[in-house]
Amino acid sequence: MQEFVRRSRAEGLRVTPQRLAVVRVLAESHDHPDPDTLHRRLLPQLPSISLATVYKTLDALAAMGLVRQVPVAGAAKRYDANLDRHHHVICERCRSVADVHDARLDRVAVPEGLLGFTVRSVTVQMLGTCARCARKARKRSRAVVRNGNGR
Amino acid sequence: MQEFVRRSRAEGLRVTPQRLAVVRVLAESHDHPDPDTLHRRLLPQLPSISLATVYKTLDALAAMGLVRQVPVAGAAKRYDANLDRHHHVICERCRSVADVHDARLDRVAVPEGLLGFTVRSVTVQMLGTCARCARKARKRSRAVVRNGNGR
DNA sequence: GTAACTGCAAAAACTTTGCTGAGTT
DNA sequence: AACTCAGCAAAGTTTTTGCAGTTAC
Repeated sequence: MQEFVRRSRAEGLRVTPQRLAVVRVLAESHDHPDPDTLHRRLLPQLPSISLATVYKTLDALAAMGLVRQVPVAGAAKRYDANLDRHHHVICERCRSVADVHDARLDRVAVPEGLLGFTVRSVTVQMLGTCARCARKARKRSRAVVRNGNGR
Repeated sequence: MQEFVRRSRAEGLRVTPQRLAVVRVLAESHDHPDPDTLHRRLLPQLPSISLATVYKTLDALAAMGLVRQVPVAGAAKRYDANLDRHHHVICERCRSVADVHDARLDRVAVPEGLLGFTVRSVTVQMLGTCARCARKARKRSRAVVRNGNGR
């Protein structure tokens, strides 16, 4: 946050109410939102902010390294303001993403022989099913037992 | 490949020349192409195949679990036909993705306490700069020394 | 023969761009 | 005062959908 102001000044970028709001709301969001989701969250407090501004701001923040794109299969633009080293669990059903902090995962060793590739960061990604989707799936299969597979 | 035919039969899906070609070309591609790239590679051998068919086929293959979406930040749809357990190095500059096979990475342990999340697979993702982009960057910085930062 | 599939074109979704007036520095 | 930025609308991309004819089963 102060970091954001500092870096902006350093790079000749301006600190506007819109950018401050994007930074704040993204920092408070722990679900790695996409630009549209973030925009919806911003509207209540800044009803005139446009989606284009959200896109541009996220680009600027990413260029400054204050925000990171999260690699989620099938979703191009999801952002994370948490720059601590961390890992992700991703639900394959609902595409939700949660952070995992784990010292053992942080110690994963980079293999040898990557043919000139320079590794800057290592993250572990766990794919599976979140509790909520598992619950839904169970409910559905019970329904099938009771009523027959209803298609 | 035979696997594809078997699974298709099992699920009542049809084996068409288009699908066979998609499966074959994707299996031969080691760069995790997006649908459009794949489509361009298919055209020489199947000039009438449409991009929509490529999209639909990739969906079907992913649903059967014969193909996987690769999580690359900033790129929504990239596919991998390699189902062996493996990991990825991703160049942040050119977005190229290469597979890494490494037994030590395969043994990464899933942490405790994921609150009901069921992990199905674990992959390690290394971000950095590939050899080619590093070479380009070096050349550019030499040029800057000689000519001044040319903007 | 029947149902699923292809290709096409149109629609929807997502992202970027150009411009003008406004606001930060 | 200078120059960047916000908002808007338009353009560009990417992905999905509906449909008529075709083809695998």
